Amino acid sequence: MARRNEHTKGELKALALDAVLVIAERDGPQVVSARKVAQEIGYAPGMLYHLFENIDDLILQANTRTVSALTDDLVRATKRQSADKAVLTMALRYLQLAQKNGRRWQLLFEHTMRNGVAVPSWYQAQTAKLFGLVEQQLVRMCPQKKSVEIQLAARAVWSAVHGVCLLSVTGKLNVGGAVKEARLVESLVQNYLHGWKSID
Amino acid sequence: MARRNEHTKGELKALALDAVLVIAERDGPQVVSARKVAQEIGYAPGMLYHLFENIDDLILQANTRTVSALTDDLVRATKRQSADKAVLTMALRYLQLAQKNGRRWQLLFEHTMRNGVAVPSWYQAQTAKLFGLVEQQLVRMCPQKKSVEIQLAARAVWSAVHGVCLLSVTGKLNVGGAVKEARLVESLVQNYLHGWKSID
DNA sequence: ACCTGAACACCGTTCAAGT
DNA sequence: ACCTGAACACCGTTCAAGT
Repeated sequence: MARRNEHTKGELKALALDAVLVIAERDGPQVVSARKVAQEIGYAPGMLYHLFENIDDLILQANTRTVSALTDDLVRATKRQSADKAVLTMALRYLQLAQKNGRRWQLLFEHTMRNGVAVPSWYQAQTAKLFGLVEQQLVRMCPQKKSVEIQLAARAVWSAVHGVCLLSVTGKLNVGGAVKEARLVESLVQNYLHGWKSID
Repeated sequence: MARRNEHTKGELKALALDAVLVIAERDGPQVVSARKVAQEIGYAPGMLYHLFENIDDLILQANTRTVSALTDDLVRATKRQSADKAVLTMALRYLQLAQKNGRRWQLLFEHTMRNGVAVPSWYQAQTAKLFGLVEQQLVRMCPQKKSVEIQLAARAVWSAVHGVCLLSVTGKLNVGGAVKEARLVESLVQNYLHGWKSID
């Protein structure tokens, strides 16, 4: 068997990553597995282990696409906005994208490393970019604040928004009719920033 | 074979739930499985399906213990505190417990329903109690606010704190040295409430 | 009635062996 | 060099059959 050489290594990687997202969106994130991905692209399961370290690596690389698309979207959406408006826009768009492409974000939110291995640094770096976007706006908003305070506030506000998005997408936020997720995000961002700006 | 009758159904359930938490803490949350739990208590795997609907039911019931212990702790810890103080105390103790019993909370945070089934309502009710505790304090703090606003603020502040706890326990919050999780929680609660109280 | 253990349909991962 | 497919060690879940 073998020696098909229909695709380069890079093409195969791209095919596999596409397949991960297709399966997640079509059949649900729980269905994504090495065997299913291999089947989807018409290869043997073992082949994937020449391209990826393991199933976590494969899923993490697929999730990077999702985060990367979010980052690009946020940058585009906040062009020429005031700092205050930009932070709110980012938060709301995060929620919007998460709710719209629910299953793709479920794959991201619900994924956990097997054996409790730590998330690799290249992945952390990707998510750190998101913090960076928020920090940029907070600096514009309060140039006098110390760098440590900017970092803290960016992480606080983003963790908060992340909390709402995660609970929303994974269906754990028992919002009873009247309470809409978007209103939670608005309330969080606006009240937090209002309080934050008013101290020293 | 069978007919051991060493334990009542209730005792067996308790043994199984203990085993879930023991395995999670001793070997890591990823190691918890129906087969491992059965082995831990010296029974055949199939037996568990006479006590629990499926593996999700088993883990969810074990996680209920964790949430329940949290709820009790929060009630105790906030006796005779002012409303402002109480909300902060609850948030910080949530973080504290989550960080202290890391693996037990990982089991809670990292668990997702197989096949994407919805979380059962009895479990939602348990977590709703937590919102309730926050709501109680917010009512004390601002008796003039409408019930909808209380509910919204309670969910906002708790989702935010949850976001920090989750990112902390699952190791996804890349806090670079200077930024401590407790400071994030403090900043979130205090600034949010400060802003929230100042509107209408 | 209570529990077993074998069976079924899945996993992730490895690796000798084919082309 | 590239890829296979069988194998290994796991899963969750079911259910006829033993006591």
